[in-house]
Amino acid sequence: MNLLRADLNFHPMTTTTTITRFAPSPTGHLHIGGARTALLCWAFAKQTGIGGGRFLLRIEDTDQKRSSESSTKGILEDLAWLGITWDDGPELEFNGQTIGGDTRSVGPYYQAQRIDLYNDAINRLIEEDKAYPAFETPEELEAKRKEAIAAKIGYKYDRAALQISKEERTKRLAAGESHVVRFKMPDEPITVEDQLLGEVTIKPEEFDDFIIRKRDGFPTYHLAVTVDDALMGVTHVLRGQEHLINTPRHVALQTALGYDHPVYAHMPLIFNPDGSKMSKRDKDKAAKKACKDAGHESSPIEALDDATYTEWLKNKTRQLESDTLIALAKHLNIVLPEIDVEDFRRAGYLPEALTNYLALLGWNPKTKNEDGTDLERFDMDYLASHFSIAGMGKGQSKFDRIKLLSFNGDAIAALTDEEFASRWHQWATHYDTALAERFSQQDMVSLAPAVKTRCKTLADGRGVIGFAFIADDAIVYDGKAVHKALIKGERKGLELLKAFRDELAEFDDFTPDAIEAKVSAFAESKEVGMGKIAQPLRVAVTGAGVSPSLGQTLAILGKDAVLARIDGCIESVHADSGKE
RNA sequence: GGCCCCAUCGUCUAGCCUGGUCCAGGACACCAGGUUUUCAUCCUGGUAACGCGGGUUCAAAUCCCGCUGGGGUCACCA
Repeated sequence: MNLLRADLNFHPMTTTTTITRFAPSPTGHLHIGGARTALLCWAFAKQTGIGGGRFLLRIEDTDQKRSSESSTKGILEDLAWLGITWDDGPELEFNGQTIGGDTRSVGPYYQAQRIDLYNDAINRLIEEDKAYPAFETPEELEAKRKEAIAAKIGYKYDRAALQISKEERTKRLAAGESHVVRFKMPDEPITVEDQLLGEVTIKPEEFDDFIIRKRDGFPTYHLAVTVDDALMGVTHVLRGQEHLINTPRHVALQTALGYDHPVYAHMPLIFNPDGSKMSKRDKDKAAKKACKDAGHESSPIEALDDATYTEWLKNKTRQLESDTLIALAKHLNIVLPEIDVEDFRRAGYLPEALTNYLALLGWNPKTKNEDGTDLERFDMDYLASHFSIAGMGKGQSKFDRIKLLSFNGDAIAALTDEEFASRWHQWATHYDTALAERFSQQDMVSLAPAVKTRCKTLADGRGVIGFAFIADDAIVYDGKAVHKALIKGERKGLELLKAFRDELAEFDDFTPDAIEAKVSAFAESKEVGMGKIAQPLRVAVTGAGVSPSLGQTLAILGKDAVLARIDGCIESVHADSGKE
């Protein structure tokens, strides 16, 4: 009964299901901005009443030169990884689950496979005198455009093709002369009723007769998107504000073709903290700067030859391949700015933290927590049931990685040890094979308590337990820490360490709790504070005064390594004293 | 440059529609203190904003206008 009432409240007038769509062009990785658009489209569809609407995924591959199958695959996987699943669209097997499909029979979902549908629409427009062929070459148009710019007037297509007589046009078409098809843009203002920005009216002089079919026979974006949205039953279009100026074109096309108009909402864009666009070039720039700062005259990695390297360093616009940049970053031990979803995956972000942050960047639930603070942390279910356009901001925003890092650190800390180990190991299998080989998933369960609160990303995890990767005889001792813990105060620390080493040799229960208890008992027996023995031990086995809790640190290393390291440390202190 | 969109702490934002409860609330960051064998976590406290100028009004962060600033767009890319 309640369900029925709620449903009626949400849909007082209509029985139509809300259908939103995300329509990327497969010309590269999934950009973080695209992921945000997809997320909000998904959320909008899901929150619409009981049972939710549908979220559709369509691949806009009408640019034959730039589209690739591998890009499509990457985009699909990145979306699935984020938990943004589509109801209609290309099928994808992900973690044993099938996403997508064509249950409504409105596919195919690749525009390159829908050329006939576009041509039907284009031919109809031509027959109805709403579109016409034009024969100018791109070069001719470019020349006219330059003239217009030189004269400081806005360029508009001059409709020269409309001056051609019907006979001549028929003749040239019959002769197979290559041409484009242009849409006769109506000579009246067009108002877009944007759900976020309100009414936006654009005057007719801002538009010209834009091309709807290219010379290569493929439709342009404007035509394809209009036809597909109508045929696929899309009811709501949420997209970036860069499309606002395109919308009147689409509205005009919809009218000309007799389609319904979807509801529009254009959302603000996101930028880097310095206000620049988040572009993949940022990664190249960061790597270039790091190489220069490090003073590398020649290529520091094998995968890159010296000639290319020096040319790249000199040439500001020259960019390296993604894989090469990653290798460089690894070698230089720097983190490249994350731009694509794939970058965030590699950097060890959790999808739930990323989607939470992304949703909050531009949308606000406007809800208080019980303690009076604003609700900021929520999951995909919450988003799906509470998202609304009314909660969206109109202003552009800057992507703050520090805040994202905080979200991610909290998300990691909230994981159970088992869940953390599973995620961490899976991540390591992809992005840090040495780590995955050194520690099994089971090992990682016991590592979890030490690592979870000390890392903001899964990639950070390695740093926390870095001491375990060093050979027992290759530890670099931090002079200051050694002095403070072992030598200062008449070598009391060193003596305690020696005494404890002997006790430890007889001790076999190398679990964190047992070790803690052992150290504590030892401190008591010697009538000193915990720190008096803990710090010398810590320095001896890790080389530094900072590490996870002592029990965890020793347990990770194991008895043999701990004894070997203590011996090594004592020896090195003696050797140093000899020099003095 | 034309056209279009936008404007609250360093950053993301709440408040703005329906003026007074706002000497503007929260989060992240930052600073100080506490807990802890170190670090991290955690806890407590603090610094910090209505871009500017005009109106309207008893009263403006909230309404109107102008300016400034930021952004988008002007392809046979999408």
